[in-house]
Amino acid sequence: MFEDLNPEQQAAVNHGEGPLLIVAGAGSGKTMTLAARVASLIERGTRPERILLLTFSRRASREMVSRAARLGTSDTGRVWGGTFHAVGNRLLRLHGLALGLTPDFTVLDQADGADVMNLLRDEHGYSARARRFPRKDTLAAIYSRTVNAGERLTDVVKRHYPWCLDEVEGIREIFRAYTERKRQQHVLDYDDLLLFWKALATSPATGSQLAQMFEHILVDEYQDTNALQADILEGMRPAAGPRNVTVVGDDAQSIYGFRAATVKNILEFPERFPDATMIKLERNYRSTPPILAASNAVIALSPQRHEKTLRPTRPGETLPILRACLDEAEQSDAVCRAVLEHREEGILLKAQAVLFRAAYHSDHLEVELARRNIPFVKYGGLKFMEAAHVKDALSCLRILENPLDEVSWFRVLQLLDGMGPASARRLMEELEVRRGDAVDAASPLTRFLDEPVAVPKGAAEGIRELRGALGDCLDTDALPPAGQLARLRTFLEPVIARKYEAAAARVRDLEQLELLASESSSRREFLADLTLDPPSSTGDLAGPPHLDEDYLILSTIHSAKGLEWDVVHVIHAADGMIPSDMSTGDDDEIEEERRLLYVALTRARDGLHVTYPQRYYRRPKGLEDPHSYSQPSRFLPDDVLEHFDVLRPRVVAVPDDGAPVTAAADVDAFLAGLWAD
DNA sequence: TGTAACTCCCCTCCG
DNA sequence: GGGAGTTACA
Repeated sequence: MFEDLNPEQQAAVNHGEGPLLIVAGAGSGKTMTLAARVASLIERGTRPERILLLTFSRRASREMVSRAARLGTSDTGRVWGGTFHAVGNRLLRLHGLALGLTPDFTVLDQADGADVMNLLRDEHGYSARARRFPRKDTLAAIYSRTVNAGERLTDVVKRHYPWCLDEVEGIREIFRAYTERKRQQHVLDYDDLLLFWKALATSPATGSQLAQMFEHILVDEYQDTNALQADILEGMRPAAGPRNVTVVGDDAQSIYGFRAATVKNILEFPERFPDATMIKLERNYRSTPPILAASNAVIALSPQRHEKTLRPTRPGETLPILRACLDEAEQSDAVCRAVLEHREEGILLKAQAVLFRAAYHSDHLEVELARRNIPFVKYGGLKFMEAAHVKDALSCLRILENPLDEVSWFRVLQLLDGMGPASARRLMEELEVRRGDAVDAASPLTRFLDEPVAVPKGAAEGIRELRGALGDCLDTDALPPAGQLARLRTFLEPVIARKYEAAAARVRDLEQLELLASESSSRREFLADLTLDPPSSTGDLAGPPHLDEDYLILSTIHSAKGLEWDVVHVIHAADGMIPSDMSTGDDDEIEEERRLLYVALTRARDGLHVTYPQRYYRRPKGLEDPHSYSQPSRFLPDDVLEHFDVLRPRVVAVPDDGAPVTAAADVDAFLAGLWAD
C-alpha cells in the first residue's frame, strides 16, 4: 500500500507505540508521510475518531485527511483534525462546563481583543494623557505574546517592547481588567482557547477523561508551535499513559516567532517525551538541483542551523534568476512577462505563484495584472475580515448572539447618524451592557428593543431602524443565519452608502457573507467558524465555481507554508523588505527572516525568479534618502548569488557605490543650484 | 465646551 | 482601516 515511500518514510509510517519525532526537510514528502501514517494507524485498528491530527490551518488538515482517504482508508472523515484553536474550541464546547465555561461563549479575534483593550485604555484614563501609552494593537500583541510564551510580563516587555518599559504598571492594570471583562462577557480570545484547553487537560478532575479520548496525536509544523501548545500536547499525553505522539517539523522553516512559536519545542521534544524515536527525511522530491543548491546556500549562512542536508532527487539544471529591476513598475512588468512566458510553455497560471513578505507588497502588481487581464487569487492578509462593513455586519450578529458583547454594541451604535463614541457610551451605560452576567444576560438587548432610550435628536431615526433589524432577527428558529444577514443588510445598505465609498462593492461583500452563512446551521457556529477559519483568499469568497478557470496565485510567504508550485516568483527581495525592517531588532528576528526567504525559495519545483526594485518612490521606512538605491536582501550576498543567474535592469546602469547618478538626481542637483543664493 | 466629522498619514506575518 | 490632529457644529 505504501510501496512508493522511501525507507525513512516507511519507518515513520510503520512506527508503532511511543513518541515519534520526524525532522522533515522542505519537499521531503512530509505531508504524504503523515497522511500515510494516519491511514496506516486506521488500517492497524485504531478507530478514526480516536486520532487527533493538529495542523497549522484547516486547509492543511483537509488536505491530509483526504490524502489518507485516497490511500485506501474510507473512514478518515471521523478523524479529529484542525488547528489547535479550532480543536480547543470544540473540546471546550463539549467539556468546558467543568471549568465553569458555558458552551455559549463567543470567540474574539485579534482585532476584537484589541478593541476591548482600547475600551479599557480609555476607561482607565490612558488615552487622554500627555505621555503616550501603548496603543491597542501593541497591548494586544504584548498580551498574546506573554500568554503564549508563558513568560512574565516584564520579561516580555524588556525583550520585545523595550520602549514600553516605563508603562509596565499601566499595562498590567489593563491586562487584569481585560481578563475580568472577558469573563464577565462570556467571550474567549484565541489565547483563552489554548489556556482553557491546557487547564482542561491538566486538571485532576478532567485530565484523564481528556487523555483517554485519543489514542494517537499527530502534530504537523511542530516548529511553529509555542510553549503553551507544547504544554497542551504534554497534558493530553501525560507520562502516566501511552504516549503516542507524532510530531513533524523542520527547524529551518520556523517562521512564526511573532506568535511566540519556538524551535525549542522540536529541540526539547526528546526530553519532554523520553524514549522518542527520531527519523530524518532528507531527500528532496520537489526542487531541481540548482534551486535546491541556491536554497541550501541561503540557509547555510544561518548560525543557528540544525544539522541536516537536503539531497536532490530530481533532474534539471536551469539556474534560478535574480533580477534587479529599476523600480516597482519594472518589477511588476518583469513578473507579468515571466508568468506569461511560462504560460506559453504550457505551465498553467495555477502552477505558478508570486510570493512576498507583506500583503501590501503585491498592490502594484495586482493593478498591473488586472490591466493585462491576468486572473489571480490572493492568499494571506485578512482583508475580508478586516473590512469595516464586514465587521459591522458581524457585530450585529454578535449582539444578537451575546448581548453582553460591548465591543460590538460600541461599533454598531456608532453606525447611526449623529452617534459618536460619547453618545454610544452613554447609551450602553443606560442599557447596562457592562453590568456583567449577574442578571439575565439577554436584558441589554430586550431593554434596547422594548424600552425608550435617550439618544441625540438626530439619531432617533437610526435607532428605530436598528431596533427593527435586530428585533426581526431575534427568532432564530424562524430565520437561519443567512436570513438574518439578509434582514440586517436592509438596515446596513443605507448606512454603508452614507459612510463608505465604493458602496456597491461593499454590499456585494455582504451578499458573499450570506452565502458563507448559508453553510452554517446556527448563528453561533457561523460566528465561531468565521473567527477560527477566516476566508484565507479572495477566491474563498467567490466560492470555487470556476474550477476550470486558470488563475495565478499571489500569497504572503507565511501563507505559502507547506505548499509548492512549478514556478515561483519572489518579489521585493530587497533589504528592508526581506528582512522586513520591522523585524531587524535582534539576531533571532533576523534569523527568522532568513528562514522566511528559505521557505519562499523552497516552494519552487522547476523555476525560480527572484526580483527586487532598486528604487522605491514611496520610500520604505529606514531608507532616509528617497533617491538612494535599495540593496538586494542581505541574505543574498555575493557567494550565494553564484547560485543565481543575475540580471541587471534593462534601462539604466547602477553605480557600484550606490551613489545617485540618475537623471532624476541630476535634476535635483540642478534645482538645488537654483535655490542656492 | 463637548461632540461629531473630516483630513492626513502610514501601513508585517496569522489562528 | 485607523490613529492623531483639526475643523465644524450645536
